[in-house]
Amino acid sequence: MELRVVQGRRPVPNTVWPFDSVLDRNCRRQLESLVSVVDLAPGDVVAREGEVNGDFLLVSSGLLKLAKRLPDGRQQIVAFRSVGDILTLHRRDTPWPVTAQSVRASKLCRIEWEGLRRMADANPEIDRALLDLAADEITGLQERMVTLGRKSTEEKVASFLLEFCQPLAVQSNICREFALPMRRPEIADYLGLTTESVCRELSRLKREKIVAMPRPSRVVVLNRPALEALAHGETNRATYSSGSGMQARRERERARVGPR
Amino acid sequence: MELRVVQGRRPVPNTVWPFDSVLDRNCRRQLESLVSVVDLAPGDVVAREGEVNGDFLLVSSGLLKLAKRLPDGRQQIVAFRSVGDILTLHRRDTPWPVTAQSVRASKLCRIEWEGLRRMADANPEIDRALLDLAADEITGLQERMVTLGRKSTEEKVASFLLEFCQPLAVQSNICREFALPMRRPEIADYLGLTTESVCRELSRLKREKIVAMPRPSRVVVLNRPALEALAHGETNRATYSSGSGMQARRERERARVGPR
DNA sequence: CGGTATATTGACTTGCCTCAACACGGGTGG
DNA sequence: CCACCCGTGTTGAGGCAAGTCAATATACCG
Repeated sequence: MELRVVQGRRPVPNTVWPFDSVLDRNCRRQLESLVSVVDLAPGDVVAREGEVNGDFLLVSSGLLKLAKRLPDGRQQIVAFRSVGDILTLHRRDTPWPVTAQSVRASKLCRIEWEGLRRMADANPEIDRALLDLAADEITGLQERMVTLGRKSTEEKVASFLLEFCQPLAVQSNICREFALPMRRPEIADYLGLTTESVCRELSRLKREKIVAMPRPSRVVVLNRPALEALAHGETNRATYSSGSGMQARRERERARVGPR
Repeated sequence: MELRVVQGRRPVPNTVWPFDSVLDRNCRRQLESLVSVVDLAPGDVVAREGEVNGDFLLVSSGLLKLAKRLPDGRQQIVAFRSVGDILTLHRRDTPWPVTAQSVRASKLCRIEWEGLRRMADANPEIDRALLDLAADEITGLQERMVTLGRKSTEEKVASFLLEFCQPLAVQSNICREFALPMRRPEIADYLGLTTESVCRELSRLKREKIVAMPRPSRVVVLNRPALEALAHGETNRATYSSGSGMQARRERERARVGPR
């Protein structure tokens, strides 16, 4: 219940900083001296939607979720964050747009914005790196909008599995088996579905031998091409044949203004 | 059908640049010398999802939409862009994540990334301004995710009306009446709905005297509080009374890690 | 003043949600 | 080592919001 803030001396974990590639050894040292480490237990809230808090936070281990709530309790999980991810980017003088909550035991690195700002003024690469991170974030969110707005339950779940298949794939490059670090309700809130719909869809994927799940939190991808076809909305569901259903509206499109 | 690229000399429109506040007169001049103007007719495509094109584009008039498509033609409109907006931010070496298409006659300002990069190296305020813009973009997209993932049709439409009520409100500060610059199918693709659902909801809002629409593209807000209540999901629909329906799942939440 | 594009409405269908029962698993104490 | 319990996940039955298909009305434009 109380807050466990560990002032960071050396134990700054050997996290992969997003700046690692652009900063020299000296700057890294300097940066690390500004860092304090925060320990989080599952369920801990780091920052709440609407509150103003000008720190820069980086995930060093564990898993966090960023969520927005409606007054009646419905929630949308905007993103999950794990090792090496920046918690959020928003204007410093502006309230947090989302609530950040720890899904399981996690560690954060915290830097006061002032300190980071001072360093960035001396090392313009930092701002450039941040800009690239922001760009990636935007691209990712745009991708997710298609999922939320236009995909069916099965397409959403397939997309989800593929999304969380990748990161852990780094170890075994074929990546057939991996762990889901979150529970069913969180998957549902991430995809704009209910827990039950997620379950049903997972069961169907099992039944159709596209994945196997030796236990609820463990996924084995058996037929990746099929999963990808589903995720990208390739309408292979034999349900509707050609022109009807989920209309493939084709628009007149006038010209293409070439590059240059 | 052919592309109309007007090499910009002086006629660079007196657009409000996002950098206006941070650059001195001299730098502005320099920036403007790098700009060329692109004219767009309704339906023109500026850049297509997946294609690589390293220019920096700024809307100087008109209205554009940024959309992503699924292979069967379903599309999600990720954002609309109008005067003063940057078209998109994404890593320069990376393919466009969305297709940008002109909704009606528009003008763009184009700067080659190389030129902008060079200027930004000399004027770090530029990168900082871009970072702020990116942050705003992220915050906006997060807000839209709630709309797409967790709101009902009526809540989506109400949110939409309020969103497009603001920008044009600058003129009359009470902003009761405004024009919708896009058509029904575009509203639908923006909200993850069908044209028909959008229509039906607008009709309902008219019937309940929350808005009036003297003609399809013109909206008069009659009861703003009611519209806001709907938009923010205040569940005033007398449909379900207390605990049931669209469950207000309440989670145990452990601690709040304070600022500092 | 027609004629076409767009918007609206209606009747019907369906995908996803709701409510509720049931299964599983892993920790605990008898 | 087994019986019980509680949290989580899964499955089933039924309802409703939003989608589909199709007809009609309205706006826009020459």
